[in-house]
Amino acid sequence: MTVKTRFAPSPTGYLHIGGARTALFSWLYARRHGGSFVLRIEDTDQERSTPEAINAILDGMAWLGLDYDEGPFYQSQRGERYAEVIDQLLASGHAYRCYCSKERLDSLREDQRARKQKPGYDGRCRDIVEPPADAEAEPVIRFRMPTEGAVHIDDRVRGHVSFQNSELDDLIIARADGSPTYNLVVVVDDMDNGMTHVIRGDDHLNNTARQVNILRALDVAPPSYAHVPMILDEDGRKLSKRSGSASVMDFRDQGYLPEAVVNYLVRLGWSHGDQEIFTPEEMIANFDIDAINQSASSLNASKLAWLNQNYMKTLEPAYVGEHLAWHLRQLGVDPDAGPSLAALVACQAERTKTLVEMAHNSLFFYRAPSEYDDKAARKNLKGDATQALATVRERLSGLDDWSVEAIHATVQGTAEALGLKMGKVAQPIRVAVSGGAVSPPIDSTLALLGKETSLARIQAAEAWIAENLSEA
RNA sequence: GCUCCCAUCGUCUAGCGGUUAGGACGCCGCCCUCUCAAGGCGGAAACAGGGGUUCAAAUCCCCUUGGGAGCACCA
Repeated sequence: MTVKTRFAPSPTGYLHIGGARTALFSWLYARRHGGSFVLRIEDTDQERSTPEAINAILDGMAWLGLDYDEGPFYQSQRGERYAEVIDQLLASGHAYRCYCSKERLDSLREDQRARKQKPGYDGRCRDIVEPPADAEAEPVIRFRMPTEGAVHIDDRVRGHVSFQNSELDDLIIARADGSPTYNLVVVVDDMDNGMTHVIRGDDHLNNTARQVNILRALDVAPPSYAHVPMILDEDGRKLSKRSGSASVMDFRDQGYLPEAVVNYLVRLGWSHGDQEIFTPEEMIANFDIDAINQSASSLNASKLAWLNQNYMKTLEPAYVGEHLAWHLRQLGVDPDAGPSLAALVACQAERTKTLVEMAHNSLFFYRAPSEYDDKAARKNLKGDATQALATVRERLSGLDDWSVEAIHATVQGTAEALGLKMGKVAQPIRVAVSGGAVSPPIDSTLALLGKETSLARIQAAEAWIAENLSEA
């Protein structure tokens, strides 16, 4: 049997990070077994399903690089099929019309809670033949849940889980307006699409028994289920949109590479021995549902950051440069008006954790510092730096070969000639060209900056020193 | 309240009856060094508690505690 998995998000306006991991697991499992991965949009709730909300899901998937073999399918377009199944269930006696009003249902639940019982439908319309005389509204349709026996599920990550049917009430499968509800729709779609493996969040574990019973009524064998645990935030709490990292796009905005996010996600709840870094091929080759953890896991930003830096260092610099360009534009910088992005990435990657940080720390390559960092200037742009700056500038200006090696030799030669330590020459230059005390190695920095710009900024620093001395 | 699920360093995890309880992130120290990093080396850090089963339990069973999910004409 060919493996078929699906990811079935409801369009909430963004791709949730937990959903993204579920999608990744499903995708990996399908890829691993040469199967098919399906994307299905659960948009039966008309009000929430806007085109924007749907696009947010699609964009998130694309950003992560999760492609699908079939779909996207939209449940909103399958109304006829659902109606057909509902009729079938009605005809076979597995479903019935319920005329109870919402008011009655609400007070029923209230009473049950007051009596410390589990709220649920009491089955009043379960066996009636004719609509009650006092029926006010259009009826809903309920599934006739078995009252005896149990449902046993062999969950691929939870193991054996069972539910007594007596715990299950008769759920509504069609609203008064005839539209189908979630539990019915999921069952029909998974059945029609021929899903072999349903990998989903464990918030659905409780629904599974109901769905299996519906499948039984339809005389269809249930798929293999795998309920993966939730992802919690750094404090071990439920992820909320307000935490700023519930959406995968939040991670993009925070400067993470999709490769890092994917690698981070795959190791959250899944492991393969001690391996931390996985290429996509390695993930596919080694992914296994049986190695998924049973307990919830918390997001940890510093580990993600470490992975991100790892990918910034090891991925093709030109590729990372494309992502950096996006962030530079966010800062109002034209990425084409500076050094080669690949070269920039090559020397910034090992000193920044995120693309946002990289972009910020690279701003001086695009515009001269508007002012010097106070502390850095006080320490390095003092009177005694004038000679060092003037000397290197003069020597650098004579350089025909503006290469890292030549610049390095020149700066070092200047230090030696002046009897100074390397730092006494390099640091003033660094502050002069970058405005602060931190930058890539001074030779690389100047090489990236270009000869003209470098010399001009050094000269400007000399002038600044002279001005500050005269004022003092 | 009822039903279901979960529990190893701060975090992600390895472990699937016998280990000095391993790795990774982070943290601390040392080395390297023109800054910041990166890198190398070293270190601190965990089996929630209590009962069983067994020659032997982090591993199996039960209870407690603590988390989480579900109980909609939402998905």
